[in-house]
Amino acid sequence: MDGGMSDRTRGRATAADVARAAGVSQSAVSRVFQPGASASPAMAARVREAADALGYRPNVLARSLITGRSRIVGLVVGYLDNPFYPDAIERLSTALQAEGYHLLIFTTGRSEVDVERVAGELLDYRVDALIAASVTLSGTLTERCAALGIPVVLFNRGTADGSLPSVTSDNLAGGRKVAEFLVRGGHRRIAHVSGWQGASTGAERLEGFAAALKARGVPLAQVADGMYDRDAAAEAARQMMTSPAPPDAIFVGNDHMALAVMDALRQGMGLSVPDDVSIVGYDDVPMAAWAAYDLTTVRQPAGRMVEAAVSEVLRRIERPARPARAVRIDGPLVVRGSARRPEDAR
Amino acid sequence: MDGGMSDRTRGRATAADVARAAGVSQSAVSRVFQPGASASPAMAARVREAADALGYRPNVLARSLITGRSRIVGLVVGYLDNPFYPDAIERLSTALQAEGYHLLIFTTGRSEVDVERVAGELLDYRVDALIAASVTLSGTLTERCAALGIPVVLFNRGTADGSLPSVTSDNLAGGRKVAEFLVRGGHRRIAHVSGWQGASTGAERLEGFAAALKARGVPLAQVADGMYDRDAAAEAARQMMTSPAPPDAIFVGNDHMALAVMDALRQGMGLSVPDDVSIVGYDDVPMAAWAAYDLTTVRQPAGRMVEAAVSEVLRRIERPARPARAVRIDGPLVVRGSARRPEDAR
DNA sequence: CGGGTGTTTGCATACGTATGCAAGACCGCC
DNA sequence: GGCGGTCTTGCATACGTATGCAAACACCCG
Repeated sequence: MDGGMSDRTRGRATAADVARAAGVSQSAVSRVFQPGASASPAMAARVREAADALGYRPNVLARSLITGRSRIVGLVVGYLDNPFYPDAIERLSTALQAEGYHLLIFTTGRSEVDVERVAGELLDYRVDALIAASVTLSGTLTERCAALGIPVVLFNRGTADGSLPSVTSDNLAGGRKVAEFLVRGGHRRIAHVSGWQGASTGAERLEGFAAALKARGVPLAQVADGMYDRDAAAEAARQMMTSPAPPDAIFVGNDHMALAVMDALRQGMGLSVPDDVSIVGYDDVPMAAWAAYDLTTVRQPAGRMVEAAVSEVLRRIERPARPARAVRIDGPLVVRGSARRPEDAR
Repeated sequence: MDGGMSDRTRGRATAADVARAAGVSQSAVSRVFQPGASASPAMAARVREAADALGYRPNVLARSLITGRSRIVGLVVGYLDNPFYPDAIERLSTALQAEGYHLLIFTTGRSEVDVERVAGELLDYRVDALIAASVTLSGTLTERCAALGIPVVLFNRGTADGSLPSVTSDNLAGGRKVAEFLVRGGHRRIAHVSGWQGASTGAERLEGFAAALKARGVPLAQVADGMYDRDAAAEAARQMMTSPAPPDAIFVGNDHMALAVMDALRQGMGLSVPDDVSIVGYDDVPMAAWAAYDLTTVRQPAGRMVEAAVSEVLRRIERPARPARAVRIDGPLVVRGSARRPEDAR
């Protein structure tokens, strides 16, 4: 019942315990586990031996108290229904682990109250940095953290004024690629079910798409905001296809919505994709490659985006004052079967 | 450039700062922010005012040093390709946040080295508890943590010996439900592409399924281990359908694989579901309801599973010695269009 | 052998909070 | 007014680590 140790500390050896066992001072133990510090090989060996015997590992929390760094990165995330995120989060976590950091998750709804609460909690844990991967996240939170000196990196989301560092795919170029592909494929009544226009991704994809169509002299026949929501996107597509002049191609603002659109058109309206209408998405989530959909889409290279985000995070932890920059990573158009292809693309 | 404050502590008021501003002692400040402690209304008011003015919030890390509790729950997770997990993680995080805890993510591959590393990191952060949601996670890690007094709760995964608390759906009952449904639907050549047999979920679903078939006097025609992998499952189903006596129904060990099987059979082999073969899955992930699949499946009630897991975690943080118990949550068979229905089920 | 240089090590203190203890304040009651 | 009791509050210390400083030490060269 009562072994002399508190319930909470049971089994955890401290640096002092190791020091006693090895016959050195606590500082010596600390220095052995501190990469940059000076310690003679002889002492280091004795300390390590004692540490192994006792199962000692430095307490990260105590360390963070003195160093001022928690080695924790906050990940603020909204709804995970878009399958692009699970993959990205897994990669982010793995990449950060390799650098000795870990992700602490903060989920937030759409309300301002939530944002305030999350902001407070982030500060409570003294996160070293913050990755915002939620499109629904209000700018208030990121601004507050930035003001308090916590480095913020936006993932798959940009700012209008470029005041915060961000990592996105090149949404403008992506939109252009889709436009050019559809025009070259002979489509002339082209519509767009856009991503949420309150998010930079949605706005930029539309902007690039519309600009390239204009340059080619093809009108953008119809546009509707799909709000990154499956139901909203499906409904928008249905309305487009029942309009007097239905489109022969629809560019949908992300794959998550595009799959819903395909379902609605094929199962709900009996239309054929791509014979009746071509569909193109954005993201290249795993499901886009599945046989049931075989969706033509613009790839967001999750691996390279994560790489860029992690390196930006680490850099800003080192020197928080460095100027913000927006990293845009180019991704290819992945041609599959959901859209009619240009002649020259075989 | 040099405001007199260190880079790391900039902007963060401490309890001592608040105490000075309010003209009280640091202990008083601490007590005001400690629920159980005694403080006069008058002092509490003065302290809160000063705290608000300075933007003070208690440092969770420093607090954890003295209380021995970090209010961090480790989440060990393998591959997130199964879409059941993102939803569950989001719910877990939200539910824990409501209780003042947060999830720290640890990703692990399949190697033993990884497991050792992760075990160490978990201890480094002094997590209050550990939720293991990865099927691929070796038992070594959970045992080590349990031995060190860190409460472990298995999520969607059980132990053979019941030594650790776990929350799963009732996989035995689920398997039985599928068997009865298929038999009542008139199927007679019934096959199973199972979940990974190294995992309790995979083994139990098979066990319940096989037992119920036997009780009904229907043989289990073919079984293959799908390893919870899309490609392996698709290949197994293809082989079954090209065998001399192809099945008229396949129960697939989870939805993730079932969708792959449907793709392989329909797109790859030109078969019709459910006319040529009925398909039933397990989990009821969001995609199962999508029109392109319309998959009949057993629902794992993520909401109630998360609820149970969180309450079990909290309970075991309070009293780590309480006996382990396996919570099994029953979920309904969700009848959709991917399997022929019994007459009496309209 | 002395002095200078560079390394190793211990001592002391700091990080920000919680809490046992005892002193003080306050109250009610005989 | 005195006494016992409850509340409130400050003092001191503890949690586990990192690090500046100075003492101790080793080593090299003249």
